[in-house]
Amino acid sequence: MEQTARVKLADVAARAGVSVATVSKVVNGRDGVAKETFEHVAQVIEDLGYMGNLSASSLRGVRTNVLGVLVAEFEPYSAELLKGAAAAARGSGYELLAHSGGSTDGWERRSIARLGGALIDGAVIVTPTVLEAGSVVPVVAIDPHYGPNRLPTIDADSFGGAVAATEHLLGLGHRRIAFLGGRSELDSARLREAGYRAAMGSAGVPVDKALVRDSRYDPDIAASEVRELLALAERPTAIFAANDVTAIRAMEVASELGLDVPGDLSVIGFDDIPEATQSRPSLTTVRQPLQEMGAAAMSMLLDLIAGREREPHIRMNTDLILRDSCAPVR
Amino acid sequence: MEQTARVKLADVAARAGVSVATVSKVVNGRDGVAKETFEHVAQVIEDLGYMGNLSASSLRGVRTNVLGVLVAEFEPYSAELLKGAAAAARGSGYELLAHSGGSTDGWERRSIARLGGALIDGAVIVTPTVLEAGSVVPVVAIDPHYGPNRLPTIDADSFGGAVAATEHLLGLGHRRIAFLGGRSELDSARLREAGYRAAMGSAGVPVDKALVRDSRYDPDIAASEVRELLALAERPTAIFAANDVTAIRAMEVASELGLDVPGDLSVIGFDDIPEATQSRPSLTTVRQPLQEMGAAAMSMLLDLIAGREREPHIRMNTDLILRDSCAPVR
DNA sequence: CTGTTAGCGCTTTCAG
DNA sequence: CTGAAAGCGCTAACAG
Repeated sequence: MEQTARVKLADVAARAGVSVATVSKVVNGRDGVAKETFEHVAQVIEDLGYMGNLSASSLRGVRTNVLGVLVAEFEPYSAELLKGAAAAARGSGYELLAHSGGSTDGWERRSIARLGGALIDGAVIVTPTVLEAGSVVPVVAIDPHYGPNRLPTIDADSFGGAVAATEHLLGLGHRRIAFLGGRSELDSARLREAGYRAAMGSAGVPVDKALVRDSRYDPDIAASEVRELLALAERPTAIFAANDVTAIRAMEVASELGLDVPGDLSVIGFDDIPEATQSRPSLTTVRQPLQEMGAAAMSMLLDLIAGREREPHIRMNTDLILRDSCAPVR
Repeated sequence: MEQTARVKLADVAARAGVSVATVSKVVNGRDGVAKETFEHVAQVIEDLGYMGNLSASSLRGVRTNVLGVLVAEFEPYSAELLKGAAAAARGSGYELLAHSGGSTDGWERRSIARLGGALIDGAVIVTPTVLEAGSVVPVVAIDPHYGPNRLPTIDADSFGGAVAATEHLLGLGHRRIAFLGGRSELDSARLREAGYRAAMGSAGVPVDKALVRDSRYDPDIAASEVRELLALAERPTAIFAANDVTAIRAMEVASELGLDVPGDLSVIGFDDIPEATQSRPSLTTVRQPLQEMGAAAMSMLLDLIAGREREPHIRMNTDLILRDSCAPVR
């Protein structure tokens, strides 16, 4: 059970009877090494099981052949994006490093700074809000906040999706429809609220201020907001939540309160994460093609790095997916 | 669109009029710095938006407060584990770095070597086959190959699950039940085959060698094996696949061949990845509690790092989840 | 073709 | 309390 010491370049050099520089050249396939030496060193590398140290070589400032996927947390939404990004990276010759910086403010800057100038050659960043163009490495953003300096971006049609969701509820006869908003720093979240308001407006249904809440996409905040909503004298008959995690949490709260979903309360979400099919009842939601979005972002990043020109913004369509969490108002 | 140069320790030092050593102490909260200096430097750090460079500090050989989750690929199975691991790490003060080393042989050694001695303080490794205890940092394995030097391990009851799956098919009247195996280097894969054989044996149904195939958990290999199986003169009426991805692929192949699932062919999988509920028909499968397994592994790793004693092996239960991909033989 | 050398950004003795 | 200096493992000039 010996602590296997890491074998380093110097160990290989010593064993092979050459200098570290030569070993480095062999490792990196640089030329300027005699065929014989090359083969001998390669053999020693094999024997010793030498593997480069990422930190060291990245510090020296060379390409690492590693791409980053930077997220605040590994939750269902980002996990789907990650699957898609990984699929797109497969066969590209790049390894993937996914980093969760924690949900503290400014995690995206922190992540990119800590990994950027060194560890990774480029990154896909999920829902960044404080990041501007001009960072150290090429970056593609998924569902960011739009600043004046837009990053290359992938997002989905949040407005259209929200309109569709709201119209669906309206079509079921609902009038007291609550909106459980997301993080207002994100354009997508604002567009979902805008879509909700637009659809309500078109239907001539006034929006009751008391029914518009904010969850910051946090299930716990969502739970307490929903508890308040459902305690209202005139409580909503439907809730449109700006993402699935909070929608699912809303259904749980309703159940705890003895309300039947969808009998007493219809709930509709946004995203279509895998959990939406597994909840009880299964969640009617607006689908974003998350895996495809992740793949599109990665492929855009690959193009950027290779210097290929690309349309800097791709917007994906959203679809209303009908499941079991909505019913006609009664 | 200026390329924002990375601000480094030296920049802060220059701006604050102190030495890099002092800044380093402030950054790391070491003491031996006058309160006034500390505050001044802290202010400059804030102003400049300084963020440490992971590579550099890790290279110097200190704790990074980063934990790794090492996988071959980010596919549905590992993504679920990752979600669970992330949930368990939340609030622990550690950041997470998930690395996909690519499916080349020995990826786990490569990953651990490249990140291990430096970037990360510990790791959860998913389905490692060549890794032994005694690596540079604490490691917990999920579903590994058991060697004599067992790593601390999380796995699920593959044998029991396989027995349940096979008995289910037997109970539906199937006799020609094919087994689509996984990677035989993994104990779990071998145990699934053993469970299949045991259940067949108990039922007195001989196992036809032609019906036992190997997919290495690769959907493409699975597809071609299934095509062969279904071309057999006496083709199987049911397939038990050792994981869900290959089971889903098997259903697709059957459809392409004009066979109805479950009418003409019953299919049962293993894992219960989210995709199992989304396939058509939805997949009957043996559920492993993947997110819980990821969480258990992470919590074990945290304990290991903190020096807390732990049972070195946790085995989770599996459950048969009935969906729509199996029917009585006709 | 091969080896020597100078750092990459950071932390940590060890003097001042 | 503060700073100068040594090095972590590696790569890239530059000499030999």
